[in-house]
Amino acid sequence: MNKDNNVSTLRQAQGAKLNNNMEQQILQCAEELFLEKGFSLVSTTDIAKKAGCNQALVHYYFRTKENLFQQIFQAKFTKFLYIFTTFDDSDEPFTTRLRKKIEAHFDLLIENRQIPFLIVNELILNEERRSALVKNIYNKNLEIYRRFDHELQEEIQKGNIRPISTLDLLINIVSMNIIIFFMLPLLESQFNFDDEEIAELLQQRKHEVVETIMCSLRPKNK
Amino acid sequence: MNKDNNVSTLRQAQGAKLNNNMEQQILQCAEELFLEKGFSLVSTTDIAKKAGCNQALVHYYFRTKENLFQQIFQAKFTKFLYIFTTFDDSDEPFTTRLRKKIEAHFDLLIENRQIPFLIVNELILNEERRSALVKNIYNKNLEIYRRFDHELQEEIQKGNIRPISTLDLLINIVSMNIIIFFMLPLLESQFNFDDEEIAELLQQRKHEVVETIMCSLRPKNK
DNA sequence: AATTTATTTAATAGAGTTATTAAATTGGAT
DNA sequence: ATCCAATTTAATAACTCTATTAAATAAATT
Repeated sequence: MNKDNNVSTLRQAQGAKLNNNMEQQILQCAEELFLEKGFSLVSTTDIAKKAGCNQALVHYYFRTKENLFQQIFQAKFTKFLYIFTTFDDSDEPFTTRLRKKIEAHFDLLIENRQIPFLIVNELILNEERRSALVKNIYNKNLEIYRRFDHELQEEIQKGNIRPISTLDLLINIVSMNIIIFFMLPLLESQFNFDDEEIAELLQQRKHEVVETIMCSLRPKNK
Repeated sequence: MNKDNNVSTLRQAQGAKLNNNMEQQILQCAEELFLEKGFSLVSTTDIAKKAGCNQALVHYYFRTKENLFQQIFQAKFTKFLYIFTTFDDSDEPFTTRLRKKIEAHFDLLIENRQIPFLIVNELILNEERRSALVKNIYNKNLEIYRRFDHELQEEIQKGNIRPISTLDLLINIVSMNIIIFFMLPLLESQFNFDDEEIAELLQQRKHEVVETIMCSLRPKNK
């Protein structure tokens, strides 16, 4: 299996894509693998194999595996947070905008289903990565958090919404949005749901999360 | 560091516990490490070092690392599911019992904070482990699920509870209960919360989850 | 065409991994 | 005291992994 007669043909066959930029190819393959298995279960050999190049080339472009991973992780994490670091200041009512925010976050997860795994695996399990990112994010988005906080507490004062801390509400949204993506592998492999069924199920789930959150925010006095 | 003069003294010092059952010692150390880092980031050498014995001894007792892990995982997972596989048929009203169920599940997580990580890491990422367990559990607990389902839908019919699918409700509960445990490492290391603060925060969070679920179940017609 | 630069590979050092084996040690039972 | 079985260790085979290096090939520039 080592001494294949024509290696470059093999490479082209796998690399495919008419994309002769091997650096991009490696980055993309690495992304897929890291998202699927996490940092430590993917070797640079795996990445090279998938990209259709020699293992040394991965190190040539990115020097270390850690380097390569960082690039990918940073990008994904920024994406994940984007929705929480934006503020819709249109003049629609608060609850409408909140509903949209929840849906937008869920839609983002639909498009990037492996993000929750990546975050749990690498951000939460890895102290070093954590430290680096959290400070960064904390400072950048404090302002937006405060605006949201302010608005929410105002609505509560007006009696439009049941009293709840801003943090608890955000945690509730994230948790309920995220959880179904942890369950997807289970549903796919164990109950043999196909892509269409999954898509349908995700839409239902999105609706249910919005419903649950909205219902949970109704003020208590009937 | 290899040629320590008196190895057995060293071993006793570390093994401590007056527990001369090294097999138990290994199991316990392995559990702590696996829960903390997951299967692939723990080597049998790590386990041996922590238990204070030779690496070969780990294999002597458990033959393979996989074996050792399985034992631990099975036990933890059963524990995690226990609360979802029991049915309280006291004559208290449904909502009271539901509230208790949520709290009991949360309390179990408090006592086993690393379980959510273990499950995400090993059950969801590992196809083989998944298959083995899911069938087992599915068959065993179908009956209990049905009883819960029946009761819930009855309450909905009576108009005591907003319409919701049983599965969605269970997913909501699990997700909101679990999420804070994913966030704990962040809170501990990044915001320097101490044990007492964490304990307090967990109690608050438990209360908030119950509140959110209960509020979300109120029927819509005021 | 010749020369430089960028890309890619083969080979390998060096560290770490699991698992096995044979030998050493320990603590009873005889 | 001796023997025996259980426990524990040292040594090591047989991997896999990351990273580096020197050499080969392809592409671009002069």
